[in-house]
Amino acid sequence: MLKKTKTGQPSTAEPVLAELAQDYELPRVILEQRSLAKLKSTYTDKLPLQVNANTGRIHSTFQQAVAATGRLSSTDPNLQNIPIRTAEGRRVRQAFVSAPDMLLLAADYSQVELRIMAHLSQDPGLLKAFSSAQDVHRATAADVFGVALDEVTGEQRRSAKAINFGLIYGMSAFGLANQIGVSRGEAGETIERYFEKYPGVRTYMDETQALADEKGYVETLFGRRLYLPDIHAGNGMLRKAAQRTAINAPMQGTAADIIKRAMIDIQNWLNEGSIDARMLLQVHDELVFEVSERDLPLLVDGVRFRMVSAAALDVPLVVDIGTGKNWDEAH
DNA sequence: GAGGGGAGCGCG
DNA sequence: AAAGCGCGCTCCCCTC
Repeated sequence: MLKKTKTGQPSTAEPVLAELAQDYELPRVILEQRSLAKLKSTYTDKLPLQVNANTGRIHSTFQQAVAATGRLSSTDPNLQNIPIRTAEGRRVRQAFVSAPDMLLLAADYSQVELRIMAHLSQDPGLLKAFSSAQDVHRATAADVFGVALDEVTGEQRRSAKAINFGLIYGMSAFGLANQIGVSRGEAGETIERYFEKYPGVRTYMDETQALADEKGYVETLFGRRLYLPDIHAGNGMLRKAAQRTAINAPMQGTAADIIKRAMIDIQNWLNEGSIDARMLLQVHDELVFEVSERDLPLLVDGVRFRMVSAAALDVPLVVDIGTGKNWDEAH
């Protein structure tokens, strides 16, 4: 079946061509050309032109009042979408390097939105999955498919991961089926088993919807609101989109609140002046620093402590830290 | 030549 | 008919 865009043209979007590429040469070549053209036009050609003549560095601008959920956004250039997922793309990331005798440090929150869902829903099974497992997707798979942690197959883990992410976004059985390549019926059954295992999550979703319906807004753990004017729309498509936003915004927004609190705490600490380090970037669940080799151990400990202490949830906050001479190495 | 919208795609 | 949240940038086409 030929996929169409909303204006009626046949879609040549990446997922459509990726499927066609399994059987045909041409879509494969088109996708390869597109991805390389994207890297060249957006990053390789442009970033060198943005280097400031005085500092020799690229200076992005962070917008604080743009994203509806309370995230920051980055422009001129956007440094929150530097490639990382492919080997070719990572070569762009490798071009971001520290000064001589300095290192880059990247500190990432691990699964922060899912941890927030566990806290907000207070579901006992999900809380336990986080307190007991290194790998929450594996733990979810063991629960949903009724097997031991070390018996989880790769496919079961992939399915569980798709569910965990899908829930955060308000995904339907149809969306999950597309994502993991099973029938809509099978996807529906998998979701059903999930909610049997984690009933508190379903209750939380239902209560969030009801609250959005009643008050016309949802809010983060810290009380910042997102109003949803379309929550009562007559147009079902608009209404359903608003309902998905109602599900997602408290989790994405709470994550944004938490990292902002951490950033303020860390900057106040750095301002004391005892550590040779600077906070350079924020990428939603990640902070990037430049630090002298001498002060690296101090920065690792201080950043991790302040990030995990930025909110007291009923699951631990976990931060992964990497370092290197370039931004790719630091991951 | 400027500005807007659609399509597509980079990231979390 | 659509079906998964939040962004910003490039290319292309169109209008003024």
